[in-house]
Amino acid sequence: MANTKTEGGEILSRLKSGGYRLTKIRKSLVQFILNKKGHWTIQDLVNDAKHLIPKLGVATLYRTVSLLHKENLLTETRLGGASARYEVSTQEHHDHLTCVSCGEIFEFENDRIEELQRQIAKKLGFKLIDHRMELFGECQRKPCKFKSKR
Amino acid sequence: MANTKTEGGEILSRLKSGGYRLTKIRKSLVQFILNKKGHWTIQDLVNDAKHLIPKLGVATLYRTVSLLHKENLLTETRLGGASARYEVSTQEHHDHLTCVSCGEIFEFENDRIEELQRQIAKKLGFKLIDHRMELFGECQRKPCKFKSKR
DNA sequence: ATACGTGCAAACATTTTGCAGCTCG
DNA sequence: CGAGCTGCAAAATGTTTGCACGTAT
Repeated sequence: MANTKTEGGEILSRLKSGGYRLTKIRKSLVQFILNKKGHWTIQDLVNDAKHLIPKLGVATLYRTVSLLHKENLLTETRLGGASARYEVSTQEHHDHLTCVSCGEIFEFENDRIEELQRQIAKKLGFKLIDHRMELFGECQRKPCKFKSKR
Repeated sequence: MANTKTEGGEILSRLKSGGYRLTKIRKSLVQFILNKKGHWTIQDLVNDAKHLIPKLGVATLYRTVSLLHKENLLTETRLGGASARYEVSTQEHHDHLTCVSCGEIFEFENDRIEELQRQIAKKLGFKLIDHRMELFGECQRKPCKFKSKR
C-alpha cells in the first residue's frame, strides 16, 4: 500500500481553516503524530519526538494531542491508573484487547462476532450501525513491560 | 425485591477465607461499598464514607477498592474523564444495544459471542477477565422518542 | 501588530507508598 | 505475640496552567 505514510497536507489545510495556526512545530508534530502506529502514550511521544524537535516541551505535546483528539483525528483509550493511550483514528473497524497488568492494547477483528452482532440486532428489531467491543485480560508475556499492580 | 440490600455476610466470609483480615473498618467499608449504586469515583466515596467512619484515610479507600476490584466484586471504568469509576459487579453479565435515534438501551446476552471472545483472547495469549460490548443501531419504532445524539 | 503558540516551571489531581502504631486471629 | 491493617504525610504520576517571549498571519 502506497498510503502508509501520509503527508498530512489535507489535514493541515483542514486545521488551518479550522482557525489553527500552522507553526513549524505544529506542522511537523501533527505529521509525526499522525504517522505513528499502534497505541501510544504521551510519554512515548516525549521520547520519540525529542529527536524531531529537541527543545519540545511536554505542554505542547499535550496541547497538540488534545487538539487532534478534538478534531477526531485521534482516538483515546484509558485503563486503570495508567496514562491515556491514543491511536490514529481509522476508518477500518477493529476491536481492542487490553492487558489489565501492563496496559498494552492489542487489536483484533472477528467476522463471526460481527455476524452474530448483526443477527442479535436484527432479532431485536435493530438495524446495526456500529459497535464497540473491548476485552480485558492478562497477557502471558513476562515480564510485562510495565509494573504489575498485583 | 427483598434482595436490594445485601448484608455482605457471604462476601465477608469469602474475603476471610481469601486470607484477608476482617477489621471493623474493612467490614463496614466493604458492606457500604457493595451497597452503593451506579458508577462512583473514589472521591465520591471519600465524601460519603466520612459519615460512616470519621477518621477514614484515603489510602484505606484506595486499598479497599483495589482489593474488591481484584476480587472481581467491582468493575472499573475509565471513560476519558480524570478519575476511575467503579460499580458493583453483577453476576449476570449483559451487553448493551443502544438506539442512536431514540437513546433506548436494550440488554442482551449471547453465549456464542462470549465463547468466541474467549477463543480470541486465548489465541492472543491472554487470560480473559472481562469485556464490554456495546452495539449501536436504529430501532424500528417510529417515532423515536428522542433526537439523535450520536 | 496582535492574537495565537511555545517552553518552562509551578500548580493540580489522582493514586501509591513508607512508616509508626493499632488490631485481628 | 506477629502479621496484616490503618492513618498520615510524603512521593510518584499524569496532566493542566500562568506567564513571558516568539511567530504566523
